[in-house]
Amino acid sequence: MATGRTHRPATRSRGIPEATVARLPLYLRALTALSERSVPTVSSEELAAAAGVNSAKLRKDFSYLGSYGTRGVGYDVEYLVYQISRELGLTQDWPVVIVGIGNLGAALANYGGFASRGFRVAALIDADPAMAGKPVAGMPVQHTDDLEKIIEDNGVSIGVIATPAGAAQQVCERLVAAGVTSILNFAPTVLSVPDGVDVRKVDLSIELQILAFHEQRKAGEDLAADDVVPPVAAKQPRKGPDGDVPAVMPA
Amino acid sequence: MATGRTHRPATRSRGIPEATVARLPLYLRALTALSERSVPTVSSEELAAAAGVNSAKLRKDFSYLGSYGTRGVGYDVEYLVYQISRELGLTQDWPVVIVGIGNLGAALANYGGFASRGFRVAALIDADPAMAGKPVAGMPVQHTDDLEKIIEDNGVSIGVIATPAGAAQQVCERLVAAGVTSILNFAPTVLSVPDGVDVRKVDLSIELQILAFHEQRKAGEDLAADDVVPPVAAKQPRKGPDGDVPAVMPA
DNA sequence: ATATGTGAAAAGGTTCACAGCA
DNA sequence: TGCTGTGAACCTTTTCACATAT
Repeated sequence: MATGRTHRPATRSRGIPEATVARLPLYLRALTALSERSVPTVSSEELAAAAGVNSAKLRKDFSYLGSYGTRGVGYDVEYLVYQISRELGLTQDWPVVIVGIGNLGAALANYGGFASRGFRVAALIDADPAMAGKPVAGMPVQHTDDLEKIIEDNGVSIGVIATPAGAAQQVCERLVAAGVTSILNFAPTVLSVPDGVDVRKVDLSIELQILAFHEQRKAGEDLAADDVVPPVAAKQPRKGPDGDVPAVMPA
Repeated sequence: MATGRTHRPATRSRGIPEATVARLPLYLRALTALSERSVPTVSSEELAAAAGVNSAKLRKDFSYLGSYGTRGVGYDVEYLVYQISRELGLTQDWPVVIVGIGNLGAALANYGGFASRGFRVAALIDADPAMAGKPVAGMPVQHTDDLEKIIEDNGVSIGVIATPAGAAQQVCERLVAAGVTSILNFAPTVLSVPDGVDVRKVDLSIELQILAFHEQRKAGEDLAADDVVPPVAAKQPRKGPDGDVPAVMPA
């Protein structure tokens, strides 16, 4: 298979830092809103506020794209929308398949933001024969048997996995074998893929757990904030459990 | 309202780096799988592979929690499960409300991973009166009018927003006013919240756009990989559009 | 006068490589 | 001997502050 030869660190692309790439969609959304309100120009300060970042970061981000602003004035909204869209590859059409049409898959299929910005749902695929032919979001669900044909016929390079965790790796492998090189994974599993395939994951329970961590800290702070405990003692006592321990001990 | 006084950089908590916190759920999932297979101990190498990270990173992450391993042996699975659970605050029960019971909200309500790990769906809330009383995931949907009462009665501190973008900010404000201090936002909007409230967002279209960026790069590479263009010339020409430009120009 | 664009400093995160302990 | 735990080196990202352009 003709995978691109040149191996590059994948965390960095054409000089645009990954952290910047991850924020471009945010800027684009804010700019699109301004564009719809026919706002002609915007300052880094205003746009940053709308995107929820600080202005220095935004300016630095834009500096990687080029000098698209005007000193003393700001940025031309329409022009920036175009430049960011082009940079993100949204001036072309990306056919996408969604595999796994359960509750979540159906929700994704119905999600409007999909179609609007360069993405087109080319097919909905499910392993359940009872689903085949049923319309979801105005589209007939197709059976997994035809996955390879669907990918090839539609030139799909982006796949969305919304199956149960147990099926995800197998679906992933079939997608990749059929030519998909970018995967958005909603299943709570680590997918392993060959080099050259990008995977991004969206994981509800991970997000909740991160929130719980901070939530717990807030609660603990209220109780222990002004205690006599000095910062250093606040560190977890090493090797010794500081409360009841469940069952097993290290050794 | 009694918000914790001490303002800390929020990006760092009790000495555990944010990047580490974000990976703990991953380790926990891998460990839980091992635990279910009754594997007693695991090396950093094995566990790292299961979690999809490298072993040095994993060891460094664990070093922030304490010295929970045994040199020459590895980590005790059950013990680590407990320690990480405790660190993440999963040894306690977190009641959660989901606001916006459309396709996505229903999918979230039905998501099993919710209940399993410390989280409990306390209520489903929707603004549509026609939804009120309807059972979703074995639970009656309640009306937005009762939002404040539901939050208070159940001691909810974590809210999930799955409404349309237009409603999200308003829902957010009501949640926060009622006492919620952590929000998981699925609506494609930037939420503004007071200090002390954590927001995490899950945004399908942002993830897709990031994938499209890399996908575009892959395609471009195949065409231009061995071109005469030196790396420096591959940078975007500044100030000058390098192709057709849509309509407007900066100035 | 005003707001961009960017070097330089600071902070945060990852990887290396090996000392230290079982 | 084998694997953890961790300083030190390295890389990425953020922030600062100001020169530069309109």
